[in-house]
Amino acid sequence: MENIQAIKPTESELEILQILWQLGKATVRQVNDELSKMKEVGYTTTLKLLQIMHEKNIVSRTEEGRYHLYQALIGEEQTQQLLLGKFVDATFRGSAMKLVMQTLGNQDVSLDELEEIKKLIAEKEKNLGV
Amino acid sequence: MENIQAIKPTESELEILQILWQLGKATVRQVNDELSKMKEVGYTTTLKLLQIMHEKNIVSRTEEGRYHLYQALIGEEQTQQLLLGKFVDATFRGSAMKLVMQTLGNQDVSLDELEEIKKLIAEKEKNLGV
DNA sequence: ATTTTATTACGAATATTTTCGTAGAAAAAA
DNA sequence: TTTTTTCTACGAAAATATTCGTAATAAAAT
Repeated sequence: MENIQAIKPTESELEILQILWQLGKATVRQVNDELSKMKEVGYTTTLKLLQIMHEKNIVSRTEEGRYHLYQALIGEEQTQQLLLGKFVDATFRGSAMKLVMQTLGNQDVSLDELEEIKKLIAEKEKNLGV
Repeated sequence: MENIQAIKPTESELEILQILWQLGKATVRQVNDELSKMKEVGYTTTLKLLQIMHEKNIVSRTEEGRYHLYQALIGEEQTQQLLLGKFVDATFRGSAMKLVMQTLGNQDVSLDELEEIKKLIAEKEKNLGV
């Protein structure tokens, strides 16, 4: 049985998760360097956040000599799914459809991407038995 | 020129906005009654939030005899658009496509809705010149 | 060997958001 | 008229999230 994290990461935690999902295992220094590309942030701030996330069991920590290596314990898609559900509820009163329409209507989506979406829809329709 | 609210409403503020978007003008009492259907919340808590939102210019307030009537000053779609953009950035690293795929893949969407999406895609493709 | 640098731990200051208690005024009820 | 109820204003407590300073320690550099 897998350990589903039902708790919602905070914004700062999510930023760090994004980095960890890309780097895999990483030291505080590495995470902080990445974070610094986006915003001004002190080293100990990043350290503290990783420590908190470790306490919350959002990331694992292994000692590698002098360093600590942190790694995300919750999956990217799983987390996106969780946040997506909450976002749809809070912002679109639960209507996933409304969200998709708004996204397609206003955000940038390329032709290739539209093709992919069409494929996915065809797939869904087949399953729904059209 | 319209007054675009670039500030992001907090979660509680969004809950109240949802209610105001549905009710139009409403008293604190009405908002609080609606809110109470979803969660335990004290009257003065709702009042305070509306006052804060009024200060922030998120809602308007008109005195109607003894009561105050509050009304959303920012549009529902405009706000959804704003939050959607931030959400896509934070959760899907800016990929609106990824968000749409995940939504279609996992959330409940009916056949009729899929048809609507197909129409919207066809529309988009025409505009992109296919 | 000594100094400088880099690391973790941790408490605490700040900032933000949410909740509520109390007071005062006005209206409604008794 | 008096009491009770229903408002708003407002300060401040509580809860949550973010940031950072300082200390201790270990490694690296000189």
